[in-house]
Amino acid sequence: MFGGIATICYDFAMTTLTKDGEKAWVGLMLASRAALSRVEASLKRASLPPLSWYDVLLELGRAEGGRLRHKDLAARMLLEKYNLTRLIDRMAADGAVVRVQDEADYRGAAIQITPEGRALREKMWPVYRDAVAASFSARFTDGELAMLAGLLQRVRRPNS
Amino acid sequence: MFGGIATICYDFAMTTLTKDGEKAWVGLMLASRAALSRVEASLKRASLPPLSWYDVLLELGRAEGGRLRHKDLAARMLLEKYNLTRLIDRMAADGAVVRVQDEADYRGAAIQITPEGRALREKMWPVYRDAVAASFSARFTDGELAMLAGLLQRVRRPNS
DNA sequence: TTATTTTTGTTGCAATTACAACATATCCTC
DNA sequence: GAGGATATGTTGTAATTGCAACAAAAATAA
Repeated sequence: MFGGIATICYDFAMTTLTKDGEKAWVGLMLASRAALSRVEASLKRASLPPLSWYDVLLELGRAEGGRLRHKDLAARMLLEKYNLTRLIDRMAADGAVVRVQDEADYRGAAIQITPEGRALREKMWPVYRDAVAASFSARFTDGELAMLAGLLQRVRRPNS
Repeated sequence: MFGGIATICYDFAMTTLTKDGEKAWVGLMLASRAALSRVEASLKRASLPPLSWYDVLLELGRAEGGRLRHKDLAARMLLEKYNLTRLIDRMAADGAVVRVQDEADYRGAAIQITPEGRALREKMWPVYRDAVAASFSARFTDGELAMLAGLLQRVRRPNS
């Protein structure tokens, strides 16, 4: 009985987009586009590789042994597999990462950060940090940032 | 005196990225990527054009006379001018918009939505609406959406 | 007026991203 | 363990995006 009513309400909510919902959506799209383009521009001005390189280096640097399987890295970055393949191609050509055989699963190589990759990340960090601060985080209080982080995290998970 | 102190504090804030600041930043990047890819996938499943078409049709439809100057449209969408040129090329080839001479300024044509463009927007609307709801707005309360809209708007303006 | 600078928009070309098809390895069922 | 299904990655090709150079109109200055 209540199950039926709840389902009806849920379905109704799923297909309704309120004014605030649309404003928040547009806000998300424009905010991410604006901030991303400014941060990318900062990196470029400093003759550094794009943000996606930083993301890869950060995830690998944090991971056990400085390496991750292709699919795990793709999942953390929410990147399509074929795009990651080519991103890793470029980074490997630069020496920032290497592909290494995963002894436990011969389907694909794991990706390993190199000492050069770690050095690159450290070189990128201050530029990245200042750019994110100027383009994004300096516009909020700590409380607002914590709230944003909490709210935005909900968008990550796949549709039910 | 106070001016000096204020400036120092401000500069300090500008170049600091707290843990919450970084979490919120990563949240913004991943949230927009996840939601955008799901909404694009929905449009594609329905054999409809990409989200950027909807944005153009919406802005033009709202504008006085259904037309906007290239630069004004680019500014509202936070799109680079050369990307807009080619987006409009594609939409004009499809008949959704036309370029019309702006009598007041012969440098560039304004862009005008056509009746076909309005019809296309109406056809896209329910798919767009449901996709945004399922991928984004249904995960929040109305109050949260209003708060998100307000906060995210701050990211839009250029760095000072 | 004429020259110079700024604004607005397009285009050639290179880099990146998207999609579909493919290849190979692992898993699962019988 | 044989056969089919699933998981993991790569690659060919097309579409899109980014960048720098260019073209033309308008604004500004001399």
